[in-house]
Amino acid sequence: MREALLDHAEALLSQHGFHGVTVRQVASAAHVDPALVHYYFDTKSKLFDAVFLRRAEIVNAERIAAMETYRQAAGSDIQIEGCIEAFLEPIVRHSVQGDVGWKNYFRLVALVNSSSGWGGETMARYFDPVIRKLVQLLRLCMPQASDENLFWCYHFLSGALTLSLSETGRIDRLSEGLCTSTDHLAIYHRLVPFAAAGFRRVCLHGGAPDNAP
Amino acid sequence: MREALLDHAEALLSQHGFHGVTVRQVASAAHVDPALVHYYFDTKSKLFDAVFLRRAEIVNAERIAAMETYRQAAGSDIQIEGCIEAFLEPIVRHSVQGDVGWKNYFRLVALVNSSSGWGGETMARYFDPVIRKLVQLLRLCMPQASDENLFWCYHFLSGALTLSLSETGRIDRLSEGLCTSTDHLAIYHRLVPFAAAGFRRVCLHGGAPDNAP
DNA sequence: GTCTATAACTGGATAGAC
DNA sequence: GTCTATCCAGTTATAGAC
Repeated sequence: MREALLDHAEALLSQHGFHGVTVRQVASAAHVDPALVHYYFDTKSKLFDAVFLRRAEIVNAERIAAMETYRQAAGSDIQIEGCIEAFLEPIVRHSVQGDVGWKNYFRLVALVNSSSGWGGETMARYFDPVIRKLVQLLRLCMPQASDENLFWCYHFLSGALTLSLSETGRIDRLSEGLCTSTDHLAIYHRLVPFAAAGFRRVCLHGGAPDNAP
Repeated sequence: MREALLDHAEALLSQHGFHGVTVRQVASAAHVDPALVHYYFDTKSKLFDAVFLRRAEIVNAERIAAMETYRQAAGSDIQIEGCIEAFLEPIVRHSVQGDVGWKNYFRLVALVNSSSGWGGETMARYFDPVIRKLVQLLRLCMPQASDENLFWCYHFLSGALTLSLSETGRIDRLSEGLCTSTDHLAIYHRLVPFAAAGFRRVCLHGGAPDNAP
């Protein structure tokens, strides 16, 4: 029952945000009484935290493991592409497997990530350790890079990723059906080289074009 | 009065989203009666639309003009960097001038852009013409590029841009003060080369690394 | 654990005085 | 144009029966 409530809360919150969903709606979606929500989670706010935490722990562990595995496999030949792949792979895998729960969760993360009020703090609380690990790994293949450039480039990657995960249907309309918001494999195969090229350009060549004289 | 209401609504909506702000809060912030909000804008929903539309018209016209100017100045030597610069310049200019109204507005746009429910439709309604113009311009310097790749790369640029505009304070914390969310000039000087390199890699080299054999 | 009932409050919206 | 007063639907949350 607790899990079912989390599932429905996750789906609704990811579409309408914290203030756009009522406890009654969550209860109704799970076909239970609203009072049960308070029984299990006390307050609406704690329900939100529970939703956010549940999958964060799982995906964070997977990402840490994927990056560690790559670091050891690559030895001294660490590539930017490999770091970003390891960072993204667990997310994409869950999405591509078609698990609707995971898709809802990633939409929620995307929404929180661009909420200026409490978004920054919430994201930091749950995800900063993983990101520090990525930056640390990227420093290994770009020892010349300044921390400032590394953090900004990560920031751009984060924005590109979270917009993709939010599946707003925007690109579908824009491309008149040529691209599909939910096609996370298409995203993965383009975002890795896109971001890697961006990192390389900004962090290694100081912003000068690759084809500069 | 109408303008004052729009200003306060803009500030509040950009921080808490549509459902996180009440008509009463907007009225209170502007030191007027709640009934006045309904007098001027009829419904809360129409107030939101008015906020969104007000600056969209201005910035869209500026972006169209900037891209047209660049196209004519560049002649047959159109560069990816130049296209992206023209696309971003009006936004960055308003932000850098320190106008708090514009900053609030861009935060609101960022929030809407990653709202899965109505976000996609709302953004499309207001901003698609400008984006089509950018893609059209980019096609001129990358005639080999597939539309699919062009749209996906724009999508990544859009995500990186809107996360930056949302000023969540996330990068400040992450970088321990080295980078500042509100430093839109730092963003501009890095996002242009970052995105240009990404476009070049994905659209021209099909995802293969620049340093590939 | 689950539900009924209800408290205590806040939301958007409107009618009508001035 | 602006404010008072108010309607009423909907909100979180709780006390207590079963």
